[in-house]
Amino acid sequence: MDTAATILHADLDAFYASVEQLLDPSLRGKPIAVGGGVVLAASYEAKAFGVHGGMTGRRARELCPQLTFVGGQFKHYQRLGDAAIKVVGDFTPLVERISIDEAFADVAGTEHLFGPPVEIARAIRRRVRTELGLPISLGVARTKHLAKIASQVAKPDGLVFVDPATELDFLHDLPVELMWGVGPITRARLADNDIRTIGQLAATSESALIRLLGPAAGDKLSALAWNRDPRQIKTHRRARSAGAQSALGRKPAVEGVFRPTLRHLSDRVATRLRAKSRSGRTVTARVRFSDLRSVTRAVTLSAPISTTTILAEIAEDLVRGVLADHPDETTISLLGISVSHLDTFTGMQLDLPLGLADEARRPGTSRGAARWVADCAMDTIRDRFGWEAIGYGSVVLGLARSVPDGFRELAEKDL
DNA sequence: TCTGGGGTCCTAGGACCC
DNA sequence: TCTGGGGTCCTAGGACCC
Repeated sequence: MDTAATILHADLDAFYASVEQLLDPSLRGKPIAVGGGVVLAASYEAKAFGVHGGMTGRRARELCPQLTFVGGQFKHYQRLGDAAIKVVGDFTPLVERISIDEAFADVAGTEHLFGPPVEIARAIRRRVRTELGLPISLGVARTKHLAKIASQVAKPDGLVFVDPATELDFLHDLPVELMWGVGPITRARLADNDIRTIGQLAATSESALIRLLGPAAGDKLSALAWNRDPRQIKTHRRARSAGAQSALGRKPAVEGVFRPTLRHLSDRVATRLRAKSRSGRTVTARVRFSDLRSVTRAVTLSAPISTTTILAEIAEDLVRGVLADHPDETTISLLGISVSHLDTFTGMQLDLPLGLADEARRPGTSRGAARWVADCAMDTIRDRFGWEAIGYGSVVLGLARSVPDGFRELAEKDL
């Protein structure tokens, strides 16, 4: 077994909020929230009042009346997130980026160049602070799981090194919810059985955990509590699905609402797929009703697709099916489309048979190949003149979007 | 009474095949 | 003819993560 602590976990602190405070010095030291209807990120000053991400703006204002909401300069988020990850990459090629503001790295093998892992972590923190002006926390440990927990413990703006000789001492007094994979439901289920710390989890038999949480989760948590974390750094992982969704507020469940919305969502998803020469066989549509219950319908095709109009028509059929099964639901609050079973394709040859098969299956749709060519032409025009330069009829008029496209792009994973 | 958006993985049941 | 086991694929729903 590898006994050296060479794994780093780097996590920018309250990232969006920190960027806003960096760009506008008058916001520094103040409780601020990025977002509007929903808090996307809160500064540490706001967190002190109990404000956190995912909370409604209204609830946040109740907790902290002097809270300042800021709009979100998402282009700067992307730029500064990339720059921070690049600093990590200056110390090792083995970087696994988790999100815009978070990455793992393995510095085994680069120590002779840059010194021991803790020195590298200090250097990363110093450079991100001086070159970018942002606070970042680092965890250094022998495994990814330990490094991730260490960076959480280090926050805000800190560094924690977990000595391989005392890992279990470090781990076992911590609450279970610091573990990767323990959310509110699992935490509550464990608490019902008087399991609140990772040590108590480790003292619970694996078979008991499996009974409590199922084979996969029980097995995984047992392994993590006993500090057996097999995960390796993965520098590049291909996406397994691509999707888009849109909250609608409270809209009537009628064609006039869901058709243009699904066109827009299909446009976003299919354009992304084509840009990376990918396509998928399974289409899933999600409908959320006004009471926030949500229902999904999926269909798996015999050939993968990436054509905007075909995706839109399939999604429309699925949504019609959902609404037909729920005749009492008259309003919807969200629509979503996801494409999975992703494949890599090299041109339109693979898409063509589907167009034909689809025509056979669905009278009234036609010209699968022509649609594909039209999509490609549109992609080219958008590359040159911008997304808004062209679009499908009802889509190009634009919909009221609760979240700007810039924000959406930040969350998109590389396909 | 204005609850976001983009993902991953797991489970359970049914269909189908050997 | 009946029974059983194992494997794979698909769908729907959940839990979790950032």
